[in-house]
Order: sequence, then C-alpha cells, then structure tokens
Amino acid sequence: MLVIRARETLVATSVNLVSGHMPHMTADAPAAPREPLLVRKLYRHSPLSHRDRVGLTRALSLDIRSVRTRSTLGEAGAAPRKLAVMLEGWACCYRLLPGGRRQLVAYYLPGDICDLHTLITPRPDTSIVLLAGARVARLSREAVAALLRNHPALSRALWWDARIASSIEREWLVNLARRDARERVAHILCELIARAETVGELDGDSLAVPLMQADLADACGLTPAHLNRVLRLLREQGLIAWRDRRMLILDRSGLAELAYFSPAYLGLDERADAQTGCEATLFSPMPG
Amino acid sequence: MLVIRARETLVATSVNLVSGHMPHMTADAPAAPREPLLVRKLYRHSPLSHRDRVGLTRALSLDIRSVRTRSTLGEAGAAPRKLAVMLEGWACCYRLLPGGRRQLVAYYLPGDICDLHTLITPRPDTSIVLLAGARVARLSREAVAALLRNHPALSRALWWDARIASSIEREWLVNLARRDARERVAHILCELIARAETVGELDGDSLAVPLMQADLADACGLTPAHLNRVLRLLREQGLIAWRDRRMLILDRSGLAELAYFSPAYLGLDERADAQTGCEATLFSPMPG
DNA sequence: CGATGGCTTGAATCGGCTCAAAGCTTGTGG
DNA sequence: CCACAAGCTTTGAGCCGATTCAAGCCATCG
Repeated sequence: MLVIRARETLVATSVNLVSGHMPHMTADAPAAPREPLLVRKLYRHSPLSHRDRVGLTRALSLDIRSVRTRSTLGEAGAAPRKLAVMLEGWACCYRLLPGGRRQLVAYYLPGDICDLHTLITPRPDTSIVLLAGARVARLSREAVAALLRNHPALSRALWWDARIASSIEREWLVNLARRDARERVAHILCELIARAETVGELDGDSLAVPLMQADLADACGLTPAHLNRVLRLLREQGLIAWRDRRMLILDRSGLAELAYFSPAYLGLDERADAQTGCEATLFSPMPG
Repeated sequence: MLVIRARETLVATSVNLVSGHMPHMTADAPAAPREPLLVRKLYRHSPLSHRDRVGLTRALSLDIRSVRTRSTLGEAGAAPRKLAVMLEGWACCYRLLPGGRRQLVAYYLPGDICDLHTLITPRPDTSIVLLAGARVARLSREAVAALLRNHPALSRALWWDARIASSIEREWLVNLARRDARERVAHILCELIARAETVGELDGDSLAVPLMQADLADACGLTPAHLNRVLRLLREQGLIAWRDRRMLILDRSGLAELAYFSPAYLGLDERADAQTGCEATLFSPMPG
C-alpha cells in the first residue's frame, strides 16, 4: 500500500526539512544577507560549499522583480526566456490548445525554478503566469553560465532539481490519465500541501491558496463546473474546508488515502550524496 | 494554427535528419565500428568531438544484451538501475496504480536512453519492459561517471536529451488531459511515426508497430475496448490501416490535422549550439 | 486439433461535460 | 455609505463520451 497512514508521517518530514535539522548545515555558515529558499533547498539535497551558496545568493539578488498578480513571466512562442526563480508567491506554467483549451503543467512555489529546461529551449510552447503578487529573481543565460563555471557543484544540484521537477510532472501525467476526478483533485491538493509545508507556507492546518477554481480545474484536466462539484464533495466528506482564501485541512491523512498520495516523488527527504554511491561524481563537472 | 499543412513538411524533416545532410558531420569522422543511434542522435544536436563519439560508442559496446519480448529492464521499487540505451526494438516505461490501473509514461525507440533520471533516483516507481525482441546497451553509474569525466561535452548532450524526453512527457500530459480519445490516439501515432522516421524505421508509408492494443490504450489513458473502437474510426476515416503487425499510414497529414500535431516538441531539427548564443558553455563542465 | 491470447463488438451504465442561470464577493464610483 | 458592475462561485438539467462486462471472433502455436 502506498498510502500514508497518519498525519505524523508528514509532520515529521516537515520538522526535518523546515525547522532546522539539516544534516550538513552546521554552524559554519551563517549565510549571506538572506538565503533565498532555492539556495536552501538545493543545499538541503545536494552538497554545496559556503562559497557556492553565497555565489548563487548574489546572482539571485541582481535582478529581482515584484510583479503583480496575473502578469506573465514568459509567453508561448517567444524567444527563450531568462530563468525565473520564485522568491515569494505562486506561479503556474500552462499550454494553450486550439479551441480555447488550457492545461497547466506545473505550479511553482517559493524556492522553485520556473521550468529550468526553458533556458535551452529555442521556442517554448508554454506560458508562465503569476498567481499572486510575487517576487521573482531572474537570471540571464550568461549569469547561469557564469555561475556554473565558477561553481561546478551547482551542476549536480540543478540536475537534482530538474529530476524532481520531472518527477512531479510524471506524477501529474499518471494522475490525469488514470485517476477519477475526486482522486485527482485530492492528489493535487496533497501535493500542494506537502510542497507548501516545506517552504513554511503551511500555517497549522490551513494554507493560503492563491488559485481561482479555474486554475485548479485546468491543472486537474476538469471543467471549472465539475471541479466545483468535486470540491463540494471533499468538503462534505469533512476532508477540507475554505475560509477567506485559505484552505483548511481537516483530515490530511484521509485526503492522502483518497488520492493514494505518497510524497516520495517530491524528493523531500533525499540527500544527493547519501542515496547513491557514485552520484557524487556523476554529473560533477570537474574531474576527480 | 498549430496544424501541419501537408505531408511535405514532415518528409522534408526526415530527409534532413535521416538521409544525411548533418551540418557538422563532414567527412572527417568515419566513426567507430558502428556508431549506435544514440551517438548519432546526440552528435546531430550537440557538438561532440570524434574522440567523444568513439568514447561513448566504446562504452555502449561493453554490456550489450539481446533481450526477449516482455522481459523487464527494471522494476518499480527496486534499487537504482543501470542506464539502458536502446539499440534495437522498442520498450516502454509505466507506472502501476492500485486497482490494477497501468499508465505508460514513455515509449523508447532505438537511440533512446531509457529514463536518464532513473540513474540518480533512489527508488524508481516505474518499470521498464521491452516490447519487441530488442538489443540494449547498459551502462553502470561508474561507467557514466567515467564518461562524463573523460568527455565533458557529453554533459551538455545529455542535458539536451533530457530536455527532449521531458518535453515529450509534457506533450503526453497535455494530450491526456485535454484531448478526446480520437485526437489522443492520433497524436500518439503521429509522434511514433515521426520518431520512428528519424531512426529509419519507417518503410515508405508503413511502420512495424510491436505494440499490443493494450499497450497503446495504456499510453492513451483509455480502456483497450475503447482504443479498439477509436482505431476502427481512424481506419474508417481512411487515415490508417493495418496489415500483419504493420501500420499503413494512408493520410499522414490528415492524421496530424486531426491531432493538432506539431512535431516541434521532438526537437528533431534543433542544433544545440545554433539556437542559443551562450548555450555552448551553459552546462559545459569545464571552465572556459 | 484444441487451447490460448489478443482482437472486435454490443448493451447498459456512469462520470464528466455543456450550457445556462442564479448567488456571492470585491472593487469602484457616485 | 450605498449602488452597481464585473468576475468568480455554485447549482441544475440534459447530453455525450468513455467505461464495464460479457460474449464471440480470429490468429497462432503446441
């Protein structure tokens, strides 16, 4: 059974990830002015020296934009974009199809890189839009190239990040193809809860969700009307509730059980060097 | 409109990719004993020296297995796998869900790497199975690490390959979520045709498809019964036909039009260094 | 020759869609 | 401070596409 049994499992995860005990983050590194969430995330999963972290932090501080809700970070069909990194707020990435159909392919939360592959894509066919007033750091390709040159360890960290992003997209694929509406919605909600938790956005049992129902529907491959009915079901089953723009998580394990949600694919507790013997050198650019 | 207008478009592509005119593949490199399709594909899209190609070719020749149909290349939940590279035959990668549901997430054709990310995944949740008697080259993690150490240019080539694989999976996601059964099936068929063409598996207007209908159904997120009905529709519309185990492509542009198929996401005519100025050094491991 | 496994088809059912109208909020201007 | 508008949410009725389950068909192989 892939089902998580009880709330404690996830809470334990969160304690480990959010509130401190990072295995190799000892007192030696008080870090730069304020380490962006991305830096902390990468460091948590992949070995980076203090110098690497400072370098990345600096690079991320050069071009920061506070952007308003519903503004765009990149249009389909345009030239290759700068790389965007979420500092605050949520965003999503979507494809438009003929007939006005829209499908989200990813949500981006603070600390996420917006579609790393976009950097080497000649003409992206996706658009990225901000879902709530957000702050974003942007990196030009030149900046990324320089970073990788000066901080080879970042290459492996980015491979790790790309793998997790890819793994999430694969989960969505399976979710869309083989689960019914209720499972689908519950699954996405579980994922958002877990991801929000690791970046400290979960406030007790409630979460500010800056999505319209249409945004959720387009992620779940449903019509807004049907998504609304599904949400009502989940409400009536006592799994969730809504107040203001917040989702109240009444029965997290029930939600996970309904969706067959298992957070392994999010890679929350992975350590890049611990898991596999040779990986440490795998995509490391420098010989040795 | 994303629709391709006429057959000529695709045929032109194929001439460029298959039968020779590779921009930087001049007479200087007669290549090793027999360059595997993977090497040719990477070289076509990403600059590799003669030495790089020979090195990769050698590495791919060390552990070759001829495996019989329906045998497995890796089970879900097992330890991280060796990296498998398709030499001949087709394979697929799938997820199993509770209730006996199965969903394919990728087809692998000759020249494809089977789930590159699997190499750094602690416990893959997917299984890979061969669809037709196939030959596969396997690389241990150590072998990959050594390759990357000795041939830094491979790192960029693999980034490219991972991006395309990821782009295909994204297309599947959208396909499953937002197209109806007919479009979905037509789309996957178009993709298989295009990919088979670039590796020389397309014989005029027919293609040997080593799939059972259940394999197609599980890729399209349909039941075998309904997939069967959809195939009949496509047959009745004069788009395709079947003889022996071969698909006859009667109206390729009609099929593409029905599916809104645009092959851009396959990256067939991309050149890694041509498209974007700085990419040449982007993920290149060596300084400079 | 029968057995097996995949293909094909039918009838009934159900989940999710479409379209439309009615509630709610939120923000804006009088 | 109220009134109105715009946009999001909620709900209903009817429909359609895909599923389920079952049976019959057709190749292939022992």
